[in-house]
Amino acid sequence: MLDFKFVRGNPKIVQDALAKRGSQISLDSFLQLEEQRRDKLFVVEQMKSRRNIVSEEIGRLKKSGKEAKDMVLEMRELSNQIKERDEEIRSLEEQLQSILLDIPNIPHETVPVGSGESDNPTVRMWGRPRNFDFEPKSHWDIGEALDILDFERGGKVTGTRFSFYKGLGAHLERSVFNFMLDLHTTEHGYVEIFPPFMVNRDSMVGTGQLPKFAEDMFKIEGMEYYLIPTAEVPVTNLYRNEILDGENLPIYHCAYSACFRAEAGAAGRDTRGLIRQHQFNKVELVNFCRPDQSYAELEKLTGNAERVLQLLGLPYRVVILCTGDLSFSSAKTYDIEVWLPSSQGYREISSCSNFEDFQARRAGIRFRNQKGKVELVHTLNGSGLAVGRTVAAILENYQEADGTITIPEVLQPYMGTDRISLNQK
RNA sequence: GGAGAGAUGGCCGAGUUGGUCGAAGGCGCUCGACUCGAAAUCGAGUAAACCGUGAUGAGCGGUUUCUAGGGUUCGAAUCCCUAUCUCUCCGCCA
Repeated sequence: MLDFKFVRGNPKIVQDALAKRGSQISLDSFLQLEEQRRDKLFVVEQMKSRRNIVSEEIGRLKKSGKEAKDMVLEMRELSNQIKERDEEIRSLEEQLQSILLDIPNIPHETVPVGSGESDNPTVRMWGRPRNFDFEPKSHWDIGEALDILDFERGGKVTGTRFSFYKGLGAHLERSVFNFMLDLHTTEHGYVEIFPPFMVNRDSMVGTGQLPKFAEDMFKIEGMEYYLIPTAEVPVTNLYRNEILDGENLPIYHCAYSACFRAEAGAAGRDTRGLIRQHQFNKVELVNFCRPDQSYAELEKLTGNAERVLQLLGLPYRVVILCTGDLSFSSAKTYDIEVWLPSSQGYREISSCSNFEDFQARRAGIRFRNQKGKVELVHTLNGSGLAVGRTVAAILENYQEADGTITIPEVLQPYMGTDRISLNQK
């Protein structure tokens, strides 16, 4: 959410910035409603001030045994008027709030202007795709051939976009996220969180999933609980409506969670394999910091996510999302894309964003600065990494001509083996 | 799921015959005194949001907030209703 006063004072800047994203938003009605609100608020506050004064006077009179009938009658009338006006103001505020909640964040000045994915510049590349002396198979073919992934039964037991991992496949999945958590907690200084996988509505609004993107979420029937689409939601909301001590910033949290996404707009895309499931595992990195730190922290956080791929020996590239591809809440985002041999292309495996104060304002996450003043924190997060996609990348990049999978060295202690082959326990 | 108790400021904790209560007291924190310095002691200060004024600063004036939302009343932390959460006992369960 953008700042009320900033939007009010700088409608032109806001509109121009949003146009770069491809959002045509008119602020006229917002500005009108806001002016009405302030006028009414001013009047009603004066009325309340009078009511307070007179009510006090009535109390004093009654105490000294005198009557105050006229005053009581006058105040009864005044109170009714106040009630009406409060109601009007409340309605105006609701309208303003709902407009503001639907306005995306303003892109940072370093974000390149562009209209979509094809305009995202590559920032850097790491590793070199391997040359196969055989035709590399897709991870779903590998997984089924080795009997470690079962998509068909996933469909039977639950439905499309659900799957089973089996044997060393299941073991590989948990090895991967344990490795990630260990790396981030021991080498990168993150404090691990194990969050609830369901959150209430306020939390979803706090990080920006609601109200705008309700159709992407799974909601529990009959309750205001939602399955989390990412650990970002519970972990960022950990400090919702709190004032943190500025001395403790930045706060670094990492969290494993299952993630649930309805994938409403993705019909027909990535229907095979682990790339786009309704339920997947992810290790998330979350950072709360002072405004002056956040862009340096974004670089650091992105580097922490990259480190996972480097240690796994998986080639990747980092792109910066242009204004047209930037997500709703983000001011600046780097995507990390891993090399997938079966599609001869790079595929998103992490998205690292600085939200500046956009989420903090929605969620009321603040800190006390050195002068003792309260300020909004900046929030950042990034995948560190998406586990299913990492497994897919390992299967594809480390497949051998004989159909087995070599386990990357850093995972061997977790796996207890250096290879996955058919019928291996 | 059944029965009961409770939710007050950064924390603990008064306040429940409605009135001057943003709220006693303690702790914590900040500043000052004492001290070579520290501890102890003493003194002062110590919530947030919004509106107006002002430079979107300081200050000043106002409004709101005692879990949240409604209600009663001239006036509610105090009375009523609802929700949420916490605790105790019983039941159930991993």
